Amino acid sequence: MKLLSVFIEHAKANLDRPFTYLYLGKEEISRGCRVIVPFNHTTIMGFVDDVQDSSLTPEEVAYKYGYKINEIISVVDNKSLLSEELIKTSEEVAAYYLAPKIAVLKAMLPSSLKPSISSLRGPKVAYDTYVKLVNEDETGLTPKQLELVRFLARNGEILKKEAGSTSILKALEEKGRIAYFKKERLRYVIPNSEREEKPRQLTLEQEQAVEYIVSTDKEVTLLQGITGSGKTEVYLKLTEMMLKQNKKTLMLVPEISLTPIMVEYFSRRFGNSIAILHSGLTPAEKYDEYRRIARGEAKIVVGARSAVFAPLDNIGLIILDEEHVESYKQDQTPFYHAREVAIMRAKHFGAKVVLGSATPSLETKARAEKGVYGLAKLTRRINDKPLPPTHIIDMREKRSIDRYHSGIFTYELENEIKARLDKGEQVILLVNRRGYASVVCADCGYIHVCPSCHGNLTYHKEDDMLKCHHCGYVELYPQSCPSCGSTKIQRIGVGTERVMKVLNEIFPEAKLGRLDSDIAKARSNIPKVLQEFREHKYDILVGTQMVAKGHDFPNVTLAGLVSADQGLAMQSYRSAESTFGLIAQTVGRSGRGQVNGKAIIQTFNPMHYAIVYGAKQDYEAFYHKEMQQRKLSAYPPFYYLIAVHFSSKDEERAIQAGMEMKEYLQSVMGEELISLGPIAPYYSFLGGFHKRMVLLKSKNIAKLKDALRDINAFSSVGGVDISFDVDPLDC
DNA sequence: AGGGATCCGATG
DNA sequence: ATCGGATCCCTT
Repeated sequence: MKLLSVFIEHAKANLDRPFTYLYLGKEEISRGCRVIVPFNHTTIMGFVDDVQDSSLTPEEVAYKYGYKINEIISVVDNKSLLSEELIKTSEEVAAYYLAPKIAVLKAMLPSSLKPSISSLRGPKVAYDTYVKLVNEDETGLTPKQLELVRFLARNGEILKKEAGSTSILKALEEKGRIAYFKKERLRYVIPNSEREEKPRQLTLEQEQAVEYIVSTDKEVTLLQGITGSGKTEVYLKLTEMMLKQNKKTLMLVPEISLTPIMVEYFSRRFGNSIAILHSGLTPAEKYDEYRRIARGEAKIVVGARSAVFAPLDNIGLIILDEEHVESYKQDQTPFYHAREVAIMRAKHFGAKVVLGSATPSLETKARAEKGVYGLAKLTRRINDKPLPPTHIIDMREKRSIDRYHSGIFTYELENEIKARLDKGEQVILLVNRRGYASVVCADCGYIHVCPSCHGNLTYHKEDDMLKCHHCGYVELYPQSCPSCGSTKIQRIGVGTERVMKVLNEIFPEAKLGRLDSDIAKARSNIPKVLQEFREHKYDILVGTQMVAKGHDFPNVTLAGLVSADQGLAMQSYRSAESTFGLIAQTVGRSGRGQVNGKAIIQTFNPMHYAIVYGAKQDYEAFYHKEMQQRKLSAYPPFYYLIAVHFSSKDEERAIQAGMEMKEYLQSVMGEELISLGPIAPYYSFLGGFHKRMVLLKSKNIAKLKDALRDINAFSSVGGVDISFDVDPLDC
């Protein structure tokens, strides 16, 4: 007979401890296997943490424990899903991020292997269900249904899972407006690109960077290289050196859409010993890739955030490309950052970590400056092309604004666009917001807000609706103000749709393309639009930040940021940093080909240091200035932050729970703690739950975490869910 | 007293 | 997270 220590599937702090079960069966079982167990009158999944042989009878065990121990119902896996190293990683992540162990395990494993009872439905068949419109009649529909009908009318067939809520689909199907059909799933296959005959010759700087990284005794190195300086070539060289030592490489990119291009670089150099791992794969693909890596068949893994948990053994090198990008941080429990997990795993193997960026996060740069990390720099662009000159245009200067066209553009930007169009060159315009504009009542100033989450609504012209960008609420464009009844509704602010409309008025002959998350809702549109732009089917591409990332369009000679101010207005300690980064990226999109480029930044804050240094591409100056600001305002990297989220159906309780925790922590930490709140976050009411947040700042992070682990000491208010965001980025 | 809604505590 | 028993409240 065996005694099992089991973590059960509910990720709740008060259940985050092993429960003991009996196992009387004969099958193999070990730490890391999943089991089905009875739990409080239900049947759920558990994850075995420990197995102990026992010579006692069940009766003797019950006597010893003082209560009856239940027997498990069945064994799901008879081999551990995770290596000892990954189990250790899960424990370290749970401890660092104050997260339930089971929540970390769920984040680590592909959906078909997750420790939750729903994972047993298993890998899905290789077919996708699509939806198409069969009747465009718009009468008798709810706003949500109408939104989908209009989306289908614009996009044709889309995947059912991209269409959103099943209840809306069901209603439309019953009304005979849509129909389903199945198509075989296209599996992503690594393109069989031609192998490179021999690796490229490294530049002297690249050579020195490689030499430094392999010879330094620092585990982590910041590879700070300006755009176009050839960081990828350094990654490839290091990987090659690892392969020679029979060690494996984990290559992380900030988002899924960047994996194919990185995979191509690696497969051209190293052939087919590459695996891909990210949440965009189908469950079956992900399962296959996961097992393939676990069997040791892949020497290189390329993927997004969750790939940091790839079941690779014998890792010699972990690379995070564009390490400053926020998407490396998971935005829900366990709130992990791939960079910190990478460092934990590297320690287990004695591996190297390389953090690549042109504009490193302040935290990383500060550690490199302090000597905690090593630092290697690439200061020259490969073809020695200068970065494009950048103009900041002061939008406060009324005379320079073209007010006949909604006041979105300055004459200078318009003239620059015209010059490119005349020469047959291309333009990228970045706009920070999708949709058309915000709407305000011209008479009483009423702002249309979302009834379900209290956020502001945005007007979307293409389906003539108001939408909430946060929770997905939609309503028909109002005929009159709900507050005063006025029919005069004013549109203020600038979204991608409005920029399109105004461009069309000014340059009626220009071909325009748009890429934002409305277009990208049908995922296949992303590569389509990018490809069409590359083929010069559009002269101007208007987009949100998603077009600023890493794409290479040689014919683009002008990049414009329509308004640099939106980011600065964000209520976040990182708003200057992200604005600087956005400008740097904008500038980097221009002049990548033969012809030199130019970048234009329109702003109402032309003197702000993030904008001034961003335009000059002076990262070091920005870094020093921003470090002073962070020091003054007690933010990272000078203080550690933990954001504590309270969620309750009862607003009062969420506030009370926050107050109670705050008082308790102040009594424990005294002077060592600064606490803010409980404050109502920007979206304070979501899905029927009221949210409050308390921000904790301290230099004594160990003491603070210890205090927070003792959750019973400060959570007497019932009906409140508490979660911790360690090292938050968005507050 | 009876039925439904809500709260609370325990889960091996 | 989820269940079941205890408690509360309103109607009869």
